[in-house]
Amino acid sequence: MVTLKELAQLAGVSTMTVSNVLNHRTDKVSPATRTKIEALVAELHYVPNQNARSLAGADSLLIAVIDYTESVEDTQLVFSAPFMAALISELEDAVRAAHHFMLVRHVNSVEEIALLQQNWQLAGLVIVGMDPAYLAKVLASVQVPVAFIDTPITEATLKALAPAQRVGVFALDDAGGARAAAQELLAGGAKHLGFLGYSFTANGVESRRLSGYREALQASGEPVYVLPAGEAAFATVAWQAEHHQLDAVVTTADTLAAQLIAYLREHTTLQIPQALSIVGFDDQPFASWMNLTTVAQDTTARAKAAIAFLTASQAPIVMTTQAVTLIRRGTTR
Amino acid sequence: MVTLKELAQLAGVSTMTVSNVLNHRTDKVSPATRTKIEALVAELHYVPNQNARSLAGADSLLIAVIDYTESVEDTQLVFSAPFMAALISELEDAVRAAHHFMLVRHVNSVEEIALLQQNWQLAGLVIVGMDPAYLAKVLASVQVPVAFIDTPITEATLKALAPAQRVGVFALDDAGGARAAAQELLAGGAKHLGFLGYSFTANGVESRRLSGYREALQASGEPVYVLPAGEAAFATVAWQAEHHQLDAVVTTADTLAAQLIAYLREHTTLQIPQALSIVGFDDQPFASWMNLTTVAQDTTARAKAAIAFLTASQAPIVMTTQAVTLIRRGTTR
DNA sequence: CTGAAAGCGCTTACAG
DNA sequence: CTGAAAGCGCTTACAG
Repeated sequence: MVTLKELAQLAGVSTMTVSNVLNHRTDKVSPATRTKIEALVAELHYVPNQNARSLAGADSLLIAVIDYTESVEDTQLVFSAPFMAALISELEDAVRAAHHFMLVRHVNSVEEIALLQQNWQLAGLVIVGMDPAYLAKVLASVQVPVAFIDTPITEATLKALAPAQRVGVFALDDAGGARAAAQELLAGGAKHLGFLGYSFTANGVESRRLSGYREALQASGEPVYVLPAGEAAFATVAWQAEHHQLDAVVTTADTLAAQLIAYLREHTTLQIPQALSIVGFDDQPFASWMNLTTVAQDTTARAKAAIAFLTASQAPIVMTTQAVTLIRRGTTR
Repeated sequence: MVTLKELAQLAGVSTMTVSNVLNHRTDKVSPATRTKIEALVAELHYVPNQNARSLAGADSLLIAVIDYTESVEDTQLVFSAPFMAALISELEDAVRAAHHFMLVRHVNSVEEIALLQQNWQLAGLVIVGMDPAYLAKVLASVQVPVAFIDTPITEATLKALAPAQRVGVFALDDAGGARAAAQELLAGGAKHLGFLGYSFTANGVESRRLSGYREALQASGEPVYVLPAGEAAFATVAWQAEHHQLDAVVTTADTLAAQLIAYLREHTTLQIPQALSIVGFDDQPFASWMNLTTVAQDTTARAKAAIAFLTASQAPIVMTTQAVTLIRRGTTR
């Protein structure tokens, strides 16, 4: 393993000149010495030691992607949830394109985030799905730029909590997506709508989708049903659909819609969409395989925006709310 | 950010004593100074700088998980493929449990692997889905322990190529899985079987599954059909099924089976499993939602074994072939 | 059981 | 355009 020092000796220059070449500070090195060193780098397959770089105070190239879930049941396998998996993949792509490296970590306390940051002198953090309740604590304990994905935060809150910090909020038009889903169902003739989510924490992503759903129903004067998903939720849906009290359901995730479909297939003879229309959220690959009507989001764009904020942007604060698209398939009338 | 040096000054001891306490070298420190330092660590929230640790020569705590795919079409989003996503999630769990950290990287050349290793002085590598053709080159350019997942390698090959290297091979009983799938179809009365895979590289995972499929068919005297998946494969399957030349298909992945089902639903009136039985591979969550008969594997166990090899084991070589289980659902007779 | 010293491989003001 | 020197925060033989 050849070092920068050896490179300098072989080239007959100081280590700092080599460092300048490696870091593309072309204004500080003559073209001649530069080409000489570059040839040497290629010939000897010099690879910089990132640990030494970080320690010496250079900009870190490490970005940590953090999935923050506190509930015990969610502790395992957070990265295999289809949305999270798609996001990780897109983030990795963007991080690599930006010549950075990506650490992936599941975390269930703010302390662990602070620890990770200090352990590795991170260049930045991407925090996914964190409950906004932890925001103040996170901002207080983190000194590097943070990109939040799926944590709804207002600019006012941000400025009040941490006016000097670099924070990016990459949100989705959650309300708009659920609103479009409900409107589509109403337009298809649905009379009794229900809404299904995993858990509705204050101001969380699912609550925002619920509010969009409610907006659509109030506008049309329809009754509002909310069936929080859980042990008995699928059975409730089935019973109500069988008794003509429910003929359409908006869900907060394709996974939830898919599980409902599987439940109905196994336990009832209800036909989809004739007896019950179902809309998912996310447009995962399996949604198309299952012919599921759903709300699509552009994960690629969000991942790119988050990484660009951390690696290329100078803006102190970036607030983004991405649009969504309804995809009509076979589970709606 | 408090440093080890400051800790030493406050405790009135040398930095080396603090280092010994932090690294649990209890035999080298008196209980009294140890408790004093530990109290200080807790009080001041000392967090070690991993970059400095690695640079100074301590065991690195960084493990890189690498997805190696060369084909251009696979370049993007490799980590969102359901199997890969599940694996990443399980690996992260195991890495965290072992008090290590995980770097995730998509790579399409051996050079990039070597680079990554030198960049970060890795503790070890997990390489997923690499074509065995690159084995020699990888072993020659990597100096740390490597765990291969889904790269079939024999112990003889390993000893011939790199007798002194620590290498773990965590394979699956691919042939057995496809054999069980084919036998299940034959037992269900299928007369004309087909086999569907993405691409059959020499000695790759899919080729191994194909060989197991062939074993089952030869044993029963049935004809062997192989339909390499691609643009026209689904149409071929449909046409043959409609003309009673095919009544059952074994696939190399749930994703492939799901896409076939979607194709048939859209373009034909063929009933599954009456007109055509289909078996997947992997038992992803959506397989159960789609009621897909499939071959299940224990990803948790494989991930744990791979990380244990890299972080806890002393064995120079570990060879594992994990058993699989057929899961009967609604897409087979 | 404890310490002084050297060193890991880089970068960064500071001079010239 | 170039260099000598100090330092980042740790660990590791080597002494005692």
